[in-house]
Amino acid sequence: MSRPTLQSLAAELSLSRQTISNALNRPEVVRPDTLERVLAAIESSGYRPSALGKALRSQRSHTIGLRLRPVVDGINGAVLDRFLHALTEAAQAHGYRVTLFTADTLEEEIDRFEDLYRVSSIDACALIETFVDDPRPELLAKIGIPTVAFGRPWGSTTSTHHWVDIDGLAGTRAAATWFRESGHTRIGYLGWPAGSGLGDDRRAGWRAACHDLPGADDLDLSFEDGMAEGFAGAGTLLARGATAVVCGSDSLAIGAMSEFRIAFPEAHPLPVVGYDDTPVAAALGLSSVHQPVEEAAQHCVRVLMSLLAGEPDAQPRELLLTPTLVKRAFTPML
Amino acid sequence: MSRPTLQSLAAELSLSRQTISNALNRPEVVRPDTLERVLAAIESSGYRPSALGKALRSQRSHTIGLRLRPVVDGINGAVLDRFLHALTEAAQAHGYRVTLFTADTLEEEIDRFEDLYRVSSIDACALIETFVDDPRPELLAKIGIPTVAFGRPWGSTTSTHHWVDIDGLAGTRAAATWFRESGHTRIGYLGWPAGSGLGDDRRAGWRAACHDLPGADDLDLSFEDGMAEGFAGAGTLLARGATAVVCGSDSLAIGAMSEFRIAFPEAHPLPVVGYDDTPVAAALGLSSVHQPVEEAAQHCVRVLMSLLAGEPDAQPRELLLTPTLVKRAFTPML
DNA sequence: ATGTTCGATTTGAACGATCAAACTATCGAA
DNA sequence: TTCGATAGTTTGATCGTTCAAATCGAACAT
Repeated sequence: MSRPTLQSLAAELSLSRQTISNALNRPEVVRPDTLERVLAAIESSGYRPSALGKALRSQRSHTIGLRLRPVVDGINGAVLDRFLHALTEAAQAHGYRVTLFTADTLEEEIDRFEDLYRVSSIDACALIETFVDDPRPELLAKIGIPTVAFGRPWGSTTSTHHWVDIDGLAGTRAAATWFRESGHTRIGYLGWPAGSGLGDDRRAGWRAACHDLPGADDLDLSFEDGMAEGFAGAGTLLARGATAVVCGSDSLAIGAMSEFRIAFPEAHPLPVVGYDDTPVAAALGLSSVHQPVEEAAQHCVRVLMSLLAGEPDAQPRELLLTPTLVKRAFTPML
Repeated sequence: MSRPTLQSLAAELSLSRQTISNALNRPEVVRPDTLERVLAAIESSGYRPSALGKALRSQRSHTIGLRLRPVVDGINGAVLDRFLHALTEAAQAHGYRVTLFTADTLEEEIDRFEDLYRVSSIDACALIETFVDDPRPELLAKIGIPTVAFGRPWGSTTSTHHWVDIDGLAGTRAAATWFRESGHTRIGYLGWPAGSGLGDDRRAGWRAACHDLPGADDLDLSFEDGMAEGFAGAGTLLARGATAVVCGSDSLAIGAMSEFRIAFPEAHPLPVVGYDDTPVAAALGLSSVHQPVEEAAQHCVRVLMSLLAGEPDAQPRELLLTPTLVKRAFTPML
């Protein structure tokens, strides 16, 4: 009644463990008629080789660890949601699984990673939400855990770990350029306060496209993330004569949108662009910068696979993907 | 250089594996001075018992499997996000981990669960998003996998599996009752079309509180989920004289909110209640029904632990938790 | 007839842990 | 002195797999 094993199958067929094992892993060394007999028995018994046995023998748990962040924001959380899904899917395609854990602090996260690794529960780990001078990649490297980060090393870190990121600068630059090409000359920016890496990068994209426009500096505003903040910021921008606005997040953009729609009721699409292309943005008809998160996740898995195969240079250490601008017709609703 | 094992530690101390093992698991059978010596060695070597070795021996992977749904909606997805986090945390407290997988179809989900279980990758599974006549609990029970569902068995199923759910009826009833007590007599309902279990339950709560009000039936509208739909629905309700509205989701409520705010600019809080208490609702100052998701997740883990301990009746087979109504002052923004 | 070679299969050992049983001193009682 | 009980420790077997080496039988060459 209990699940069949190599041993039990072997006994049933009057063969040895190894022959059964070979039938699955190296069929060419097994005599054809034996092979057929074995495969038939495997089929009918529903035998599946134990992942635990394999793991113990190979010292590979085929598992990638990931710290699940506490839920902060339902809007921007959607990107990490997509990443988690894509990572799971990509890992699955390589016979790997994603295991989650939670941690309250950074130290605890590292400890937990180390512990999971040391007890052979995970083979590798994925980092998300990297920040300025993030010490984690280096700490994990010191421990010796194969690691990949979704998010580049912001700040002055001179680390050499593997990472994938999405070129935020290119995204906001594309948005601002779109507005310029449409004839706008007063294009505002609404983003997070300086110092966040991610936010600075996005702001730099707008600046790259607009720095030569007269009075551009007056149209660069910083706010914490949130719809209310976007609403307020848009008000200021409109008062200063802005006719379009690029935002560092969809939250800000949604807020800005409701101000702009009053100022430019006829505009289609509305001269507001968000960032992340969240489902809410799509629902509201907000143009937004779409991040190729699935590609990023796939690359993360590729990197980890090559690290685990002992070929750290099989994949580029750094990969910067380009986002795309999704132009939407505003859905007149709010 | 490689990680220490019972064997290597034993050799180093001129003791046997078992004594090291006993020092950790049954310290009372080890002579005090030996114990001290062993613990010191464990400490200094940084030995951690291999989860793989333990798992193979005990035939327990200490892992709970969960299918990660494709991201559908950034707003309502937040509830499942919270659940995932809470489940991971609760499992962690019991020495268990949560492993994810993806599947495109229902059949694939079951197959994947079965496979993971058969290869000993998971000990148990958690189901989310149960639907009318959901066959999964029964199928998994037939396979013999310890299972708990977050979501009751909707429809005519007479299943006897373990589940936890949140009393949607109580939530919307509380919302509608709140309006009645505030003097409203024309309270509308905006929810999903009949047939979704979850949606029907929530609608029933409003009905329970309002069925005796004249003309209540005219104020009961069905829409697919979405902000635009909520906006449209609210328009109809206002035209029919509604002065307050209970919604089956925050998406609908956000849409409804922007209509109601024009009709009742002075109302504080705004006479709109959403469902799920998502971060967006909180940011907008939308009153909403808060689900005790963390408690639900904790109960899920408790159930699985008792199932794995062979005590299926240690926990109630069915648990219905009561949500709470969060009353918010509307943030005048949109 | 004897040794060589090769294909097919089996055996032993290992991965790292724990249960169960066996062993070895040490002590007290007969 | 001898036996039994007891505390402390060791050995063997097991969980399910795979690598490496050994074995077996048959075909072939000398």
